[in-house]
Amino acid sequence: MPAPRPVQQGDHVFLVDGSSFIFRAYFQSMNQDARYNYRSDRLPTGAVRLFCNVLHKMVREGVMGNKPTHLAIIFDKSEESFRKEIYPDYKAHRPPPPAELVPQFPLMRDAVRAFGLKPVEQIRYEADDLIATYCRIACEAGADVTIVSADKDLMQLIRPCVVMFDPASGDQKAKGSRPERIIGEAEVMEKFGVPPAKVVDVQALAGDSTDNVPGVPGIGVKTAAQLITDYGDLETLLARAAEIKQEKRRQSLIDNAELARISRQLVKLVDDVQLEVPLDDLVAPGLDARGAIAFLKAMEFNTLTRRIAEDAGLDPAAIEPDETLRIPPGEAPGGAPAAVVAVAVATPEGGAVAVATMEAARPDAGPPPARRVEEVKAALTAVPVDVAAYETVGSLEQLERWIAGAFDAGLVAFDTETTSLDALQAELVGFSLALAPGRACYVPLGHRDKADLFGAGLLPGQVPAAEALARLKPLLEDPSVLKIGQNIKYDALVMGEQGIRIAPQDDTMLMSYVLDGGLGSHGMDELSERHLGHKPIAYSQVTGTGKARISFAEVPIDRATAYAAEDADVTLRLWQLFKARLVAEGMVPVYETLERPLVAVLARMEAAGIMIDRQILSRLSGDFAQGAARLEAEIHALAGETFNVGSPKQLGDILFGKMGIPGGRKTATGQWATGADVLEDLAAQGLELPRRIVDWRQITKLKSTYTDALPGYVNPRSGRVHTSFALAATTTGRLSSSEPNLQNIPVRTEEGRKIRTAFIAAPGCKLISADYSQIELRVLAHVAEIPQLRQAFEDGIDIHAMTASEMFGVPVEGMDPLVRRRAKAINFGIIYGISAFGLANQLGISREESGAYIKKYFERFPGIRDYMDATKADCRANGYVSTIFGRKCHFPAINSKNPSERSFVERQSINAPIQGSAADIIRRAMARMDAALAGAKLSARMLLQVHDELVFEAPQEEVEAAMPVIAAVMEAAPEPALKLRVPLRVDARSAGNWEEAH
DNA sequence: CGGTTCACG
DNA sequence: GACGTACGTGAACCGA
Repeated sequence: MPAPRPVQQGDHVFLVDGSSFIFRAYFQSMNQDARYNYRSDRLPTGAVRLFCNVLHKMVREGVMGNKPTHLAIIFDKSEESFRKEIYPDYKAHRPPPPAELVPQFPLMRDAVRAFGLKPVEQIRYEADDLIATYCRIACEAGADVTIVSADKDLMQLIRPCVVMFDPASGDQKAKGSRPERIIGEAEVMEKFGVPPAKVVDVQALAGDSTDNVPGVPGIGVKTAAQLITDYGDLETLLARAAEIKQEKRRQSLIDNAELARISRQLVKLVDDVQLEVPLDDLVAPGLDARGAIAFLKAMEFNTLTRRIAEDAGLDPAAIEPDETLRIPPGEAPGGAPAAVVAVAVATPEGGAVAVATMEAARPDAGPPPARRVEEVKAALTAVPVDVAAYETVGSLEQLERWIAGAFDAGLVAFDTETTSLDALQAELVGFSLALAPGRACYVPLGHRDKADLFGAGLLPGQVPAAEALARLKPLLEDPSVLKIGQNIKYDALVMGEQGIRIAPQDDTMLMSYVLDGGLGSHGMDELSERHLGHKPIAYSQVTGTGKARISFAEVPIDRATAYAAEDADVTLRLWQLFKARLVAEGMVPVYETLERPLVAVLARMEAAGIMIDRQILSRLSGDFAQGAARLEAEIHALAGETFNVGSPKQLGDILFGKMGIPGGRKTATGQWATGADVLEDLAAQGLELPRRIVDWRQITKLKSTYTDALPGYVNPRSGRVHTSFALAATTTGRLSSSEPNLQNIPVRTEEGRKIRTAFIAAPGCKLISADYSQIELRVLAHVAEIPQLRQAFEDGIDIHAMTASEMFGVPVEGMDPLVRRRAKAINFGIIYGISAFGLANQLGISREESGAYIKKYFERFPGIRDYMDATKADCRANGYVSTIFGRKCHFPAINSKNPSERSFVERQSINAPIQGSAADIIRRAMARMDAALAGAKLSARMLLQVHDELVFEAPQEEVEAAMPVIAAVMEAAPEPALKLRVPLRVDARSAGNWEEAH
C-alpha cells in the first residue's frame, strides 16, 4: 500500500460507488455465455470478473484522460443505515439480491485488496454518504473529483470540481443505447430540471420508489422541479404552500409537509461522516501486479491475468494463485437439505445451486431467507394496489422518462395488450411498465375510435407506435435490465413479431408453478388474490363478454390504463415475493434450470411452426366423410330408426333400452355408458351395431378433430401451423399443447397414422423425430432401485419380456405374446399407481386374477412396493412429492377423509415423480439443444415436443450430422446434476413426413 | 357449461 | 369397510 499523501490542488480523486457497480456488473454478466460466469467449482464469479476488468482499466488508464492520484472503492456496509432510524420503511421493499450475486459481495472486496487498494465501508452509513464526505474534503483541498457511479442520488454532489462518470456498458462493444458518459451540471439540469444543489429538494417532493422514499403524493419530478424553481427551495415552498392554485396539489403539500421533510432527510447525503479511512490514505497505487495476478488466477480469469502479467513483464506461471479464496469442500453445504445439495452441486447451469449452499456458509449474506420473505410480504402492501395511481403515457418524452427509470431500477415488469390470445396473430395495442409497487404506466399505441366505422381513426393522446417501439427495444434487449412478465412467453412472441427480443426475463407464472404447483392455478388474477389480497380488474370487465365484447383496441384509454398498468404493478409485486420465496424454499435450481430457460426455447419453437400438406388432409377428409356416411346408413338400418349417432344418450337408449341388450353399465350421472370398452365387449359377443359405432366414432373423430380442423390453424403469413405450448398447465411438469394440440396427433391405428403423413418438412429439409425409449420405466428403475430392471436396461433386453419371465418363470426366448402383453400392462399399471380393478379392466380378466398378478409382481420386485409405500408416506407427511431434480408436485387432498378421493390422490402421488422426472429430463435436453446444435454448426431447429419425443426440421444435407448430436444431448440430459442408475436410450429417424420419421 | 368420448404420451 | 379407479393432457360434440 503506497504511503499516505495529502490531497492538494491539481490532484484528481476517484470515488467509486462499489455497491451500485456490483449490481450493474452482475446483470451485465448474466447476458454473457454462462461458462464465463462460474469458476470451475461452480462458484459464481461473473460480476467479479467485470468488476476487475473495469478496476484494472481505471487504475491503468484513468477516465477520460484523467488518471487518479487518489482512489477509493466504497461499499455499503450493511442494510442498517441510519436512515432506517429516521424512516423504518427506507429501502424496505428492495428485493433481495440475486442468489448468485450473494457470494460475490465478499469477493469484490477481496478483488479491491488484491489490486492494492483498501475497500472503504462504514457502519450506519451508505456508500453515498462516504462519497459525499470524501467529495467535500477533496474539493476543499482544491482537487478535482470523479464519482464513478450511475446512481442518480449522487447527482446532488455535482459542482464545478465534481463530475460523475457512468461506466454503464462503457468498455463493452455493446450497442450505443447507454454510452459511457460524463455527467455534469447540464446533465443534472436535464434530468431533474434544477441545478445539483436543489436536487434533494426535488427528490424530497417527488420521492423515489426504488428506495421507498415517500415524497409528496401526486408530485413527480417534473412538478417538483417547477415548484422548486418557482419558490426557491423546499422550506420556502412548504411555508407558502397555501398560495398554490391547484387545489389538489396545495392540499397534498399542506397535508404531507412533514413527509416531505423526512424525505429530504432521507435523500440528503451526509458529508461530515467521521471517516475511519482518511482521504490522504487512499493514494492510487501503481498496480500491485503480483497481488492482482494471485487473485485473478484463483478466480480463473485468464485473459486479465495474461494482460496484467504482460504489462508488468511477469510470468504468470511463476505466481501462485491465492488459495485462501478456495472454499473448502466441507464448508459449502451448510444446513441445506441433502437432496438439494446433491442436485445443486452438480448442476452445470446451477451456479445458483452452489449459491444456496454458499449463502449458508457466509455470515454476511443478509437476513436469513425466511425472514427475507416476511420482510418482502410486509412491504408488498405498503402501497395498496387499490389506491395506486397509474399514468397514461401520451408522449415520447414521457415514455423516455419511464424507460430511463427502468434502466435505473435495473428491472421492469412488462405486459403487452393486444387484440388476440394468439400471440402470432395478435396486433399490439399498447404495453404497460411497472418499476416499483404502485409505480406503473400504460402506453397506448393502437387504440381506435369506436365510432369510426372505417376503423382507421386512432384515438388522440397516443404515442406513435413505430417511435415508441424504437425507444422500447433497447430496454427490452438490454442485458442489464431484467424484464418481468406474467406468462412472458406470450409477450416475447408478440414483441418478436416486431423484431424485438426480450432478455433477460423472469416469469411470475413459472415461479408460482415451481413454488406452488398443485396448489391452485397460476393465472395472475388468482395469484393476486392469493398473495396480495387484491382482486385485479378482470379482462372481461374492460372488454365485455359475449356479443357485446369489444377488441382491446376499442377500450377507452383511461380504462385500458387502469387495467393494464395494474397488471404490470401486480406482476412486479408478485415477482418480489416469489423471488424471495425461491431462495427461502430452495427452489432456485428448479426454476433456473427447468423453467426459465424454456421460455425462449418454446417461443422459438412456436414461432417456427410446422408445415402441413393441406391436399393430403382434404383428401382424407373426403375419404372419412364417405366412410362415415356409409357407416351411418348401416347403423340406422341396424337400429331400425334414424338417430343422432353422435349422441351417447340416444345411443344408450337404443342399445340398452329399445334393443334390451343386457349387461349395460351406467356412468356417474346415471346415463348409460357407451364408451369404446363397453361397445368392444358387445361387439365381441357378436353384435353388429356396436362394432359400427366404434368405427364411426373413430372416423368422425379423425375428421372433425384433425383433417377438418388442422387447415384452419395455418397461419396466413407463415403458411405453417403454430401450436402453443403451456409450461405451467400440468401437475407433473409435463408441457401441454393447444390450438391446435399437436401432442395427440393419431399414431395407434393405420387410418390415424395417415394424418401424420400430412406433417411435412419444408422444401429441401427433412423432419427428424427423436424419442426416448421407455423413459418412465427407466426412471422407475432408477428411483426404486430395482436390480433386475437396471440389469435389463443395461443389457438392452426387452423389458416387458423380462418382467414376464421374472413373474411367470418362462424364458424370454419364444415367449407367448399374450404373456408379454400382460407383463406390459402390469409395467404400465405400476407407473400409474396400480389397482386390481384397473389392471383387470385393462386386460379383460377378473379382479381376482389381476390381484394375483399384482401380488406376484410385488413378490418378485419388492423394491417397487417399498418405493410406492415410501412415496405415499412422503406425500402424506409433506403434502407434496418431488421429482429427481427437486420439482415439487403438491397434493393437498392426500389426507382426504373421502376414501375414493384419497386413493385417487395416492395413485397420483405415485405417478407424479415418475412422469415428472421424465418431464424434467426432456426439459433439460430442450434447454441445451439449441446451443448444442449451434455449437455443431447445424441449423436444425426444434419444432415440437411430445412428452418423450422431439421433432426437428433440418436441411437434408445435415440430417445425418444432426441426429447423433440430438441423441447425445437427450441421453446426457440428466447429467451432471444426476447420473441415472440406468442408461437412457434415444431412437432418431428422419424422413419427409412425420409418419415415416416416427 | 358440464358430461362424455377419444386422440396422444 | 366403503368407494370408484388405472397416470397426465386437449378438443369435439351433445344437451340442458
